[in-house]
Amino acid sequence: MVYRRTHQVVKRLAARRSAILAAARDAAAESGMAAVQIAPVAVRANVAAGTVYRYFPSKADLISELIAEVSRDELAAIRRAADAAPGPSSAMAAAVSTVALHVLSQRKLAWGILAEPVDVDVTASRLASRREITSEIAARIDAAVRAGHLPAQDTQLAATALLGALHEALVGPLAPDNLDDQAKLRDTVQSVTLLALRAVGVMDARARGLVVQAVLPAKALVGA
Amino acid sequence: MVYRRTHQVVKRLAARRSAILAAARDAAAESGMAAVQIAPVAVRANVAAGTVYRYFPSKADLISELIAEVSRDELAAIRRAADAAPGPSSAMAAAVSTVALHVLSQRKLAWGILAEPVDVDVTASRLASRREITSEIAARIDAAVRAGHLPAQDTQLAATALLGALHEALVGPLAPDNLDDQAKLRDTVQSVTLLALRAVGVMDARARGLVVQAVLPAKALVGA
DNA sequence: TGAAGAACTGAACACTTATTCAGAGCGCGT
DNA sequence: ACGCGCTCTGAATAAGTGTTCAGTTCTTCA
Repeated sequence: MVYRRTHQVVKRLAARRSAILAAARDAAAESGMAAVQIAPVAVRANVAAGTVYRYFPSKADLISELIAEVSRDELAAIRRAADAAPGPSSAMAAAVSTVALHVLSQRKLAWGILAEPVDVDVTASRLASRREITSEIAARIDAAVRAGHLPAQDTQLAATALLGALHEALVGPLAPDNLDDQAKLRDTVQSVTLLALRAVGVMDARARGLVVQAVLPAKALVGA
Repeated sequence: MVYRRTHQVVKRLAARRSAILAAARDAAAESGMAAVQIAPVAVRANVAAGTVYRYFPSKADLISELIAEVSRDELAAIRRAADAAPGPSSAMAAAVSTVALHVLSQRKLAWGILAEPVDVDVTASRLASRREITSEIAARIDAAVRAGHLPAQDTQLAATALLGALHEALVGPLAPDNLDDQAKLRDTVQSVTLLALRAVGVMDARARGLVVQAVLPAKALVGA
C-alpha cells in the first residue's frame, strides 16, 4: 500500500463527520426531524449528498447517532446536576429539573429526538436513549428510597412515568407555548418538578422546598 | 334530478364507510399505524382502493377520523367510570385507572393513536384528541381541588403530565411487556394510578385506598 | 324496460427522497 | 514530478404508496 492516511487527513475526515452530524442537529433543532433529509443536511455541511454516505451507511444511522449524541449530552447534564446536590432527595429533584429545563430550552430538538415521526426506523436508538435516561433517574429515586426518604416502589416504572410526564407536559403538542417569558418558564419547570416529586412520594411541603433549591442552580447550568 | 338516494342505499353507504373505518381500526390494532395503508385497508373492507376515496378525501382524513373515533370511545369510558364514583377524588382515580386499563388492553392501537409515526400529517387530530382527554381529566382534578381534597394547582398542566406519565409507562417502548399475566397487569395499573394520584397531591395513605377502589370496577368495565 | 346518473373498480400514474455510482479531484509516497 | 488509490461529486436510479380516472356495474325512476 502506497497510501496511508496522514494525521491531517484523519483530522479532516473527523471534522467532516462532525460537521454532518452538527448540520443534522441544527436542522432538527430548527425545523424538526422532518427537516433532517440527506440533501439539505449535505448542503448545510458543505458536502455533496453522496458524501454523507461515506460517513453514515444510511439515514437511519445518521439519525441514530444524532439521537445518541444528544442523549449523551443530556445524561451528562443530569449527572452533573444530581452529583452537585447535597443529598439523595435533592439529587432527584435536581435531575428532574435539569431534564425539564433542557427540554424547554430545546423543545424542537427534544421533540425530534423523543417522539417526532421519522421516515426511517430509529426505535432502537430511541429506546436506548430512553433507557439510559430513565435508568439514571431510577437510580436517583432508588437512592432516595434507600435513604428512607421515599416509600418503596418500582423505581424503573416510576422513572419512566416521570419522564413521560415531563415530556408530554413540556414538549408535547399540549405544552404551554408562551415560554419565552422567563418567569413563566420557571413557574412551569417548578410545577412539573413538584408534580414529579410528589408522584414518587415526597410530601407536598418538603417537595416545595426541594423544588426551589433545584431549579435555581439548574437554570444556571443550562445558561452555561 | 331523476336519481335520489333511497333509504337502503344511504344505509349501505354508511355501512361501507363504517366498514372502511373498522378495517383501518383493525389494521391499526393488529399491526400498528404503519399497517393502515389504503390498499390493505380496502382489501379488509372488501372494496377497491379507489372506493376509499369516495368516502375519505385522503389518507390523512381517514386516519384523523380513526383517531377521533377512538378518542370519543375513550372519553365516554372515562366519563362513565368517573360519574359512577362516589366523590371527586374517587372520580379522579377512576378516570385515571380507566385510561390505564384501556391503554393496556389495546396497546398497539393506543400507541398508534397517540404517538406512532405516520406518513401523513395527523397532528391536528391527535392534538384535538389529547385536548379532549386532558380537559376531562383536568376537570376531575379541578373538582377534587374545589372539594378541598387537593392543593391548588395548574390542573391543565397536571392533567397533561398525568396522561404523559400513563402513556409512557404503559405503551411506550419502555413499558413492561409481560402484561398478559392478569395479576401483573393489575399491579401495574395500580402502581401508575398511585403515582398519578400522589402527583396531584393526594396523600400516600389515602391514595392507596382510592387506587384499590378504582381499579376493580374499572376492570369490570373494560371486560364489558 | 331503458336511460341517466351514481358508485365502484383497479391498473396506471405521480411524487418524494433515500441511495447509488461513474467520473473528477486530491493527497500520499516514491 | 508522477501514478495510485482514496475521497468527493451530483445527476440518475429505485422503490414504496397515495391518488387518479376511464371504463364498468349498479340503482333509480319514468
